[in-house]
Amino acid sequence: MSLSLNHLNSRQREAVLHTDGPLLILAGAGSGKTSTMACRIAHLIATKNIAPTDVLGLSFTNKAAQELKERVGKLIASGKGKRGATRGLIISTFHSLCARLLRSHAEQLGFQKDFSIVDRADQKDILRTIFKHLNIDDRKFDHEVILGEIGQAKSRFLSGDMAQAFFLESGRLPGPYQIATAEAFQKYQDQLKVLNSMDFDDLLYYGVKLLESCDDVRAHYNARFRHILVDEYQDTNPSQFRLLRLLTQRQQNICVVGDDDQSIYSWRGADAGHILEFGSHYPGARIITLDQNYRSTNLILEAANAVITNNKKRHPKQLWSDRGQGEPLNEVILEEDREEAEWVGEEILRRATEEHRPWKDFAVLYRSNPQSRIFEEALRRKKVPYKIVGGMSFLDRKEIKNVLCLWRLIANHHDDASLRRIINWPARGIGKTSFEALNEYAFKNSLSLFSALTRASEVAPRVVPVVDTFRGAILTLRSDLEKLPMESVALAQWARTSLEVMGVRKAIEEESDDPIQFAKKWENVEELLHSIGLMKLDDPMFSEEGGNGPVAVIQEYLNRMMLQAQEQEEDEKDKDDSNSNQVTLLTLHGAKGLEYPVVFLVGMEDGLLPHQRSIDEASDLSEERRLCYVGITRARDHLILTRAKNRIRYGKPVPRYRSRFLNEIPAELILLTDRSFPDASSPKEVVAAHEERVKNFAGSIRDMLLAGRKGI
DNA sequence: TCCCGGGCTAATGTC
DNA sequence: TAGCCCGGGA
Repeated sequence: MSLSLNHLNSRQREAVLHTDGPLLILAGAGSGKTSTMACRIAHLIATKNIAPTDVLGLSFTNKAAQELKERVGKLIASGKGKRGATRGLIISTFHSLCARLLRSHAEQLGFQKDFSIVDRADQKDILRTIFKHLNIDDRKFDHEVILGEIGQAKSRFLSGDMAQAFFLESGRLPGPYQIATAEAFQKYQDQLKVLNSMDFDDLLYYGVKLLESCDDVRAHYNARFRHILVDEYQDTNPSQFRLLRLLTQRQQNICVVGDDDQSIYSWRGADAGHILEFGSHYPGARIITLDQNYRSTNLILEAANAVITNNKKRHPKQLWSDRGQGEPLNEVILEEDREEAEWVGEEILRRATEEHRPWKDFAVLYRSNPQSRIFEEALRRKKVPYKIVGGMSFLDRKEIKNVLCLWRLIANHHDDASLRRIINWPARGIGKTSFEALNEYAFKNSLSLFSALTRASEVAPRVVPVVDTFRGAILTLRSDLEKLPMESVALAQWARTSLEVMGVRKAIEEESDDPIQFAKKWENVEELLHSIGLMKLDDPMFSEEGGNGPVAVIQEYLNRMMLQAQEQEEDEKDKDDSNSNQVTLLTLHGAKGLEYPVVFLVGMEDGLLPHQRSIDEASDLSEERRLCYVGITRARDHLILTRAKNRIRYGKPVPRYRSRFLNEIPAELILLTDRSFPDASSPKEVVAAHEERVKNFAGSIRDMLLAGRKGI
């Protein structure tokens, strides 16, 4: 059975059919990159009879990985008429892949296989402990900056003197930061090891280390992954590059797809050099350029092209489309941020009704996460179903985080970050003083907190009984878990019991102000319990050598939660479709690789896009511009750019100005509506509005005023 | 140890 | 505005 390639253009088809040897696809935004990749994978499996387990697809976000996997599933299902033909196909993020490799080989690196993955908040906890012991006043430092720096060093594979030199490099950071980071770095790494934990950068770092140091492991995966595809290659950092080199040692069937205009992760160490020098890294590589855009109308593309040409360092390319001119872009000015959200909500309702669009046609894109909040509120008020991608809002809730920490501690007793969160949740009378004493003792003796609990009699005799009870309960839950049969019901029941035993209900009651709030929080916890019951226990990865069945299931569950990867049930796709008929709210970074018929690009103001920090630091604005470009090119049919004249910050309105990137779009592409003067009868205001428009904009003033009066 | 209230600070992005 | 930390009092 072969797959139909009729819907592809000649270059795309070439990319699909070129299955042997290295291939670089330079794919402009919306050039059918995902369908080409999906088709390539489907072609390998359905036509060339490559086993799904031999193919590896890598991307940066869960959203993109999921999308690709879905597309492949659909192609194969339609071609072969049978479901499940993609079983064993791995399409994941770099981090998930590494977590998976490490889970089975952790011992080779001096970790236990039940290691925890720590998130940003946990990293900060650990850093705080270290600073305390180094007698560094940690309030003088932004932990975000220091952790960012440590992450950079790790993704560049630096350690020891090299890392020190990197931190102390002049100019990049203020002196005190350089010193603090240099001092903390090794201690931070050592501490993670004591805690049997890895941060996100470690997953890549140790993943590479594993493949470099263990010949048999490397040989195994080299033999297994006979075809590797990488999405958004322009965003790979040195660890990811190194990982790919290791995985393609034996064969060179690597296909990378990327676009230098969409490189938006240089702040976290991505190196566009990887895509530029692909030909020299993989001699004989074929290069195919895709520049026909299938997504957007030409007015949208013109706007995108106009913005991105302002970047100096790039491969010139003009996107074109045969989809016709389309409608002009809309720019809508609102008085305040709240009204911006309100208007967007109403506009979505209006278009959904008048244009008969499903909710999933709409996306609201913003530069930074906190912007999502008012849109969330506005949509909720209007009863428009929505989902927030990324934002971590669910996992960030205290009750959710703590419940996960409870399970993390059961899975890995040395996970201090987790223990710290739940030891006195609910209040057990283990206060600051006792805890600090234990903490001190643990750190001095290179012990985890959990190990230190057995020595409570030496440092905090008063709390010995409670500590013993706590420790006993955790140990009992662990051994109960180990004895569990491999059945979802048993696992779900165990999870529920664990909450009862640890008094989680009481803890949540204590911190709820009223029964309604409590009910909401408990509902979130129920959702966790539900999701744990959905784990597929027949997955071969749970029965592999280690054989600690139910424990492995919990670990994998925690893995997924920490890496934000949702389980995608293949057979539930249709059901899921109706489920996901929702308006999508997400950051520009999160939107990379996705498309929507109607896109609202909100907060188009200097200080938001481009972000204030990139303006202040006088760094070049090209990455912000690429971000804007990514945003514009997400839109298929309608692009609505909104901005507020004032934004409430810390309770006070702050005036805002039109984004400089909007000024780069030719005026004739934009239809302007000023909603900040609903009653434009006062001559003074009309003049003021008029003047602002003239200042911002060289286009036809009369047209704009008319548009402003009429509304859209 | 826990609770309360005042004061301080705050928000770039992802896994 | 809201969430967090700190200090004082019970």
